[in-house]
Amino acid sequence: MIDEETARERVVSTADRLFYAHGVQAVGMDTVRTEAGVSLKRIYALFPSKDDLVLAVLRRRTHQWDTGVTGAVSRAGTPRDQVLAVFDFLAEWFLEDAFRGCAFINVFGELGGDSDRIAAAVREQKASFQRRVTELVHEAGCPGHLAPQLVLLAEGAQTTAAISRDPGTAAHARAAADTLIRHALGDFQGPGVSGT
Amino acid sequence: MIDEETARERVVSTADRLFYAHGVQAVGMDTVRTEAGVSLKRIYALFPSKDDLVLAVLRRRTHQWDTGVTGAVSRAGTPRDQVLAVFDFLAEWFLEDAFRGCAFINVFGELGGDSDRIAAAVREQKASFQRRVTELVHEAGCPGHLAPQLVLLAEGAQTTAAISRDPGTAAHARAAADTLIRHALGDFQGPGVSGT
DNA sequence: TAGAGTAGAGAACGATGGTTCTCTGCGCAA
DNA sequence: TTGCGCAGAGAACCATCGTTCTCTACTCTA
Repeated sequence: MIDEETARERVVSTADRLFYAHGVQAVGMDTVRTEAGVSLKRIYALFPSKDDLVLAVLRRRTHQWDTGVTGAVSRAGTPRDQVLAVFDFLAEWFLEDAFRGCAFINVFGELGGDSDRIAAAVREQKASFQRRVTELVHEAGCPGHLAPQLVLLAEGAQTTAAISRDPGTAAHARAAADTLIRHALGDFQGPGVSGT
Repeated sequence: MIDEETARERVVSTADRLFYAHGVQAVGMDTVRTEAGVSLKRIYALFPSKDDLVLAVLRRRTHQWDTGVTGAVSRAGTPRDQVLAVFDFLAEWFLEDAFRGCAFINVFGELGGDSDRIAAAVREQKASFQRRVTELVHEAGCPGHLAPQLVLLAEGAQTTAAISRDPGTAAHARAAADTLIRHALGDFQGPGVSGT
């Protein structure tokens, strides 16, 4: 018999893939069971209800998101590039075949109206991301009001890239972010001037 | 017996309200029937399937959105204010009790992965909005690359306002848009200078 | 080897989904 | 008045949902 942690990971990653691709309600627990290769009995021992499984999927996504952002930021040089690295991270993501927008936004739209737990989980992830951007913005010496503006660009890029299927969306977001950062830094010389 | 157009409008507006509040799959046709006061037989005579009803709802939303944007733009003065009027329109919308994000994004997340017709309808609405913004941007004398950037702000504002429940989100979007417009116009004097 | 405990496969269950059908009753032409 | 046709209400239908239960079979201990 497979290890409990292995079973858990298999169920959550399978559910993530299926829920993300088709929506939560379009995927039955039976399909999760078949594709994960873990019996329903076991699944329900690990997650008392489908809602709990959805929450576990969101937790996993939150962790992956945080890891991805951290990695992209750590690969960047100057504090300003670190802010822009968020958009580079998005650009890479948008190129993936399975990309279908922000899972949190999708789940919120589908279930957030009726499930307070899920709405709260989504809200917390978005708030956490905004805090992260606020930190990066401060480290780059930019005024705080820049952070929520950059967050809007990132959120808009995710939904627009998903719907339009245009991976160039990330470049628009990055360019807009760059403009806003320059402006916030008081660098009014316009594009073309190196900021380093 | 009630007029056919009246019945149709009752069904579509009821479905819109219910689908928007709870998600499409969470609302049964029986509920639509009860709340609209139109028999199932009649509903299925008007819309061959639930998918067709969803598409009718999206068409109605598209029309309402276009009307709302047109109204806000026509109330604005200068071409630059007309561009910003889009964000004023959003600000008003975000204040509504029933506001729960962009219905197109929500439906796309829930059903777009499996229904090509619905995905196409959402894509067309977003493309249409981008064309509209592109026109406004050109009339304001701004370079074309500004339009997709402003669209990202508008999209991001809708999802962020829905999830965070912070109506001030619109102000952030508007401020960012204002900065981007000033920058695009080559007005590098920073905020505080009247641009009329 | 015998027995206890447990995991897996999937049948079963009640609810609910989208969709269709039946039945009742009303309006209207001749 | 009589018969026809259509609208409405909601029962019926079949599939599928989330969830639970049963039964089989295997593993590990003494």
